[in-house]
Amino acid sequence: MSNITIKKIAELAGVSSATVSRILNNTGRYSEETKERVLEIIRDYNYRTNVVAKSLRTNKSKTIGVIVPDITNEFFANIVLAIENYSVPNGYSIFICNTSEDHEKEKMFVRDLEAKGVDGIIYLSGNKQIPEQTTSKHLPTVCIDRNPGNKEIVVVESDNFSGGFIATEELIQQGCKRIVIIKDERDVSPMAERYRGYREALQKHGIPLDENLVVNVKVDVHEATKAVQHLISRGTAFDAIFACTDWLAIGAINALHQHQILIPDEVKIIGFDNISVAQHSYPPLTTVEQDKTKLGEIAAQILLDMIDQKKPQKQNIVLPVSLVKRNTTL
Amino acid sequence: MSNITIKKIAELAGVSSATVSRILNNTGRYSEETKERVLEIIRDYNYRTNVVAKSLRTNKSKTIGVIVPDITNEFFANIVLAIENYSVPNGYSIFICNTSEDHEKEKMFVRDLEAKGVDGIIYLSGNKQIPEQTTSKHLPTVCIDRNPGNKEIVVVESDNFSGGFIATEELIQQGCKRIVIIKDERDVSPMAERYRGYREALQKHGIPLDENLVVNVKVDVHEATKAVQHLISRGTAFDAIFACTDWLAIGAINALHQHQILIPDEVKIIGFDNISVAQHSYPPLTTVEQDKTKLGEIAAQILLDMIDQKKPQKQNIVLPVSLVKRNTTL
DNA sequence: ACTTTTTGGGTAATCGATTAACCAACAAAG
DNA sequence: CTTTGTTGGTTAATCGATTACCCAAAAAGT
Repeated sequence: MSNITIKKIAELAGVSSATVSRILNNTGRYSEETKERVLEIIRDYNYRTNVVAKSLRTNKSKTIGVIVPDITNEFFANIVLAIENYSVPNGYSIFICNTSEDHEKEKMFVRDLEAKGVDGIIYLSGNKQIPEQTTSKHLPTVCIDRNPGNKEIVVVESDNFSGGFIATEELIQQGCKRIVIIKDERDVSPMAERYRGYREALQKHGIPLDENLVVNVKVDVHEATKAVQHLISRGTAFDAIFACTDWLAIGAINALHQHQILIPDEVKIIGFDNISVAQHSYPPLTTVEQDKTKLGEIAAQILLDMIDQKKPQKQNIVLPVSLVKRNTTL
Repeated sequence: MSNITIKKIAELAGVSSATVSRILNNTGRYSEETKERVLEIIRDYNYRTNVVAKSLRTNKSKTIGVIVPDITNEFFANIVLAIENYSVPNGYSIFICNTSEDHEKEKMFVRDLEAKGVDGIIYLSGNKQIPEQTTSKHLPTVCIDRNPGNKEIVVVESDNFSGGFIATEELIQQGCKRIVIIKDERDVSPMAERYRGYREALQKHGIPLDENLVVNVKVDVHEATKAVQHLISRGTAFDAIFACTDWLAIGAINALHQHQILIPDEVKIIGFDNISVAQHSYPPLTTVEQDKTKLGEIAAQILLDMIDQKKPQKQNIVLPVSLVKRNTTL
């Protein structure tokens, strides 16, 4: 049951393995005649080229690594899917690396990927800074949704600032004056930008920033619930919540339900991401839509281009966001 | 910037590459002395073994492929995560293959994986029958949550029959008599078993099966919504819904909300899977919990054992399920 | 008719590891 | 003093491709 090698095919066709290789790769010269003969034998014997051997020789594995904080989060899963949908038709396979936001794991994965000979890496890192040990010096790398501040790395991200701005402005226009923002306690770039958008919108409409209304949490539904409960029990007045993540919004909604606070009558809510929970929560959540498919697709496209050295695509990409209105606002 | 090879390390240490290899793999004989020397040089030069070359020689890639219908579905994502969490510490990387339930894609992935030299495959296939072209003849394979009826393949699954049974019985015990079941129109094994559990529970309690109450849909939230709307507009009376998936349950809830039908007062609902939407829907969804982590973990464990030929683990695994009561029932 | 070019394809080195086969040196045993 | 074993290695083949270099035969040019 030993596998059919290129050498055996060559033998069967009465040519050298070099010729077979040339035919398979459309390189070098050969007659149409031998090509047909060889291809037929290849079909007959169901020959498949051994990608491992090919990789060793060519130093290209047609494989990329995707490093992701939490594949279980629909937002990331959507991006991974988009990356896959672009990469697979182009002949690439993808290694999935789930870091659970663990820096050590992340470093380990990078070394692993490097050792396994991937051609490039896409980061959806939870880290502010991409670790020095990153493969970036050796391998093409692109970051999604996280700006590591490293000039060398191409970044694809949503226009988080605008997202924060339009969400906040929408709430203001609906008459809200005391708008809570719930955001990641870590100072990662997307959150920082959304927060900036929030502040700018307040300022534009002459609403002073109230520090009591900005709550920092670990990004997790229950943390959001607790935070809002705390806000309520502390007696802090508010008439709207801008949650920097749909899941945080869901957590907030839970807390409001518990206190019988009516949404959107008493408190309006806007989330961020537009993942499917937003659509099916109660009430359905108004949220800022990120184009997850495009995020992944473009990142993959750029990476593959870098790998093929088509063009030194160095400029960063910022994708527009949009507000999708549902029932947690008017 | 050429990479450091084992040969260079050997040269630097004044030994042959064979010795270095033996030291790295803890095989054969060498003195403690040379070991120290070699290891130091390896550290100094930050040598990493070229896994591709190793794979070529040993015909083991320390890589497995996971074929999944939809990584975007939290249920599958949870399983993938569990597989990863077991595999990575054991030195394996995982290729993710998203089929979108497409049979052709599935076949293609199998060929791809085979060509890339994976050591084994885990299927979370949407297919009833695993395609003949599967790698199963050549590669260790295990199936999760889908029984392909192929005796050769190890299957890890939940006790779907019991799940269907306890869900239905719970509804009956809460006084429901006209229980709708919403299930996959395709006759895949987990659904068939849940349906069997449903029927058995009805029978046990002397409730006749009403064909009007069994609705088959494409597994999708909106399909469930439409189906329930249709049921209502058709005037079919019912006092409970057993949805074979949490997402289907969410869809059903949406339809009930639209018709101002009170949950659980007028209609009780139980879902299946216990993914996070179930926890955060309104009302929070009573559902049958599948142990997604264990599902993935055990599958990975069995696969790796098969790869290492530790034991010809041929028996199938059926994991228990449990009812988690929330607010769509009493 | 003789040179030059093109066509078709072979030879063998190479990628970076692993490993079977072999061997020198020294120790222990008889 | 020879035999046998053990220790600590070395050499070279091998895994399955790709590819630089070479070459014979045919075609084209002059």
